Amino acid sequence: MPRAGLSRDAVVGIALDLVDAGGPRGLADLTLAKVAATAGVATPSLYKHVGSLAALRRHVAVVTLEEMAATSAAATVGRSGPDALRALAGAWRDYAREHPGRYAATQLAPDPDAPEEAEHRAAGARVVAIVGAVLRGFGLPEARTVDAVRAVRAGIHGFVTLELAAGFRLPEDLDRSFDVLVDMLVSGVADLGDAPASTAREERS
Amino acid sequence: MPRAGLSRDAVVGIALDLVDAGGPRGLADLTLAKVAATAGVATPSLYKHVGSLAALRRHVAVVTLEEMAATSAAATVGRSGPDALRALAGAWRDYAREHPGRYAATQLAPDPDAPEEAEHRAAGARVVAIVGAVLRGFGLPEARTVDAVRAVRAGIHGFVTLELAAGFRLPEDLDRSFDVLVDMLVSGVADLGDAPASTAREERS
DNA sequence: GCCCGTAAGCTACGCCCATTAGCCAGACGA
DNA sequence: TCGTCTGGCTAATGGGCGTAGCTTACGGGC
Repeated sequence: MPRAGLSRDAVVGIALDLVDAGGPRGLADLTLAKVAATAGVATPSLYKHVGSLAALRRHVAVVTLEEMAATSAAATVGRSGPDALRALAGAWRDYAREHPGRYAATQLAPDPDAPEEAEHRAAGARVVAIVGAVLRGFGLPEARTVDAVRAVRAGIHGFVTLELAAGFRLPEDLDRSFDVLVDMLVSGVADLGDAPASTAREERS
Repeated sequence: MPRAGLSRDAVVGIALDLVDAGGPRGLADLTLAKVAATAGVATPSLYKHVGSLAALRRHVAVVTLEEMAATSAAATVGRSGPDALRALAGAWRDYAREHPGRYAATQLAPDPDAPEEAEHRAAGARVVAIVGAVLRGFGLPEARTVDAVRAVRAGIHGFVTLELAAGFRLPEDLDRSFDVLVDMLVSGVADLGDAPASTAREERS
């Protein structure tokens, strides 16, 4: 009979903690039963605050995307060009390593059509916009910016994903490998501004 | 009372079909109940052929990794250097687009210690070895090969993952973006062989 | 051609989870 | 003070994995 004083934000907060505690599989292992247990409440009570497990996951995703946007912005403020891109890449990877579960939530793809996922899409777009802003500092032709954003996202995301999944089995220094990748992206993006050919090709003077 | 004539391979085959039919979420949505239904058998009967759902997923992963290794080898035979790397990247992406579910299975990370996953680890290592072989054609110092392999895997995997997850929302030409990324990787790897500095940095003559 | 062991099915069960329906009591505005 | 809204609850359904233990088809040896 006493009230638990829940709210949608409280429920999402508990879910975030569980996702964090669960490592990279935290989001997949997230369960309404666990949320209810840590909230000290029966499972069906959660439906008063959250539409479904899927909806809860989406809310978690929105929060994590907002965090990503915030840390990305913080890392790149006052920087530009290669400096900004390196800082962005580092911030991204740091976030993923500190919060593997949250990072996984970040990758939950919103349905492009579902109206109830508009907030989710917007949060994702905000992160992508930051990448775009950083890359604009390279002075690329507008038509090339999309390609550059995609390459950067793909490179960093791919590395982080493989790192979190323990996909790199050799003990070799991961930090150095990440630097190498980021260097590739930096000079690749820079080249994109210089090479006017229809498809950039490797050119060594 | 009539026998269904199942076998481990038959069960895995059905699972592969279901994974293929389920799109990128096919592996996650794979369920023993569905396998049993399409086999025309009661669910518990599957345990005569497969240890568990997780084990079935691993078997699926092994098959897909073997397919990846085979197509990678086929795509790169008779090529070397940038030519081989481009072919490898293309083959990888094609496989992911033709078989999104199987590609997802490819990314299932084996436990580094569990002895029953040795086959899984070996299959993964075979794919990585092909990447290594391709990159050795660039004449990199041995110490740098690991970094290059990681960068290439990260870049391609990241792109493909984002593409499958519909993570690229703009309608811009994905093929061109992929080419741009591959070009970055090709010239980045080539530069890695030329730059002897402790950490490669972007150099424009 | 019988006989028996193995192995491939089965049913029944236990447990966990999501979700729905419908009840009940506490909090708060009128 | 009364009534309503709301955030809890219990009960129940349906689906999934996995285990136990039974039964029966198949194939090899005599």
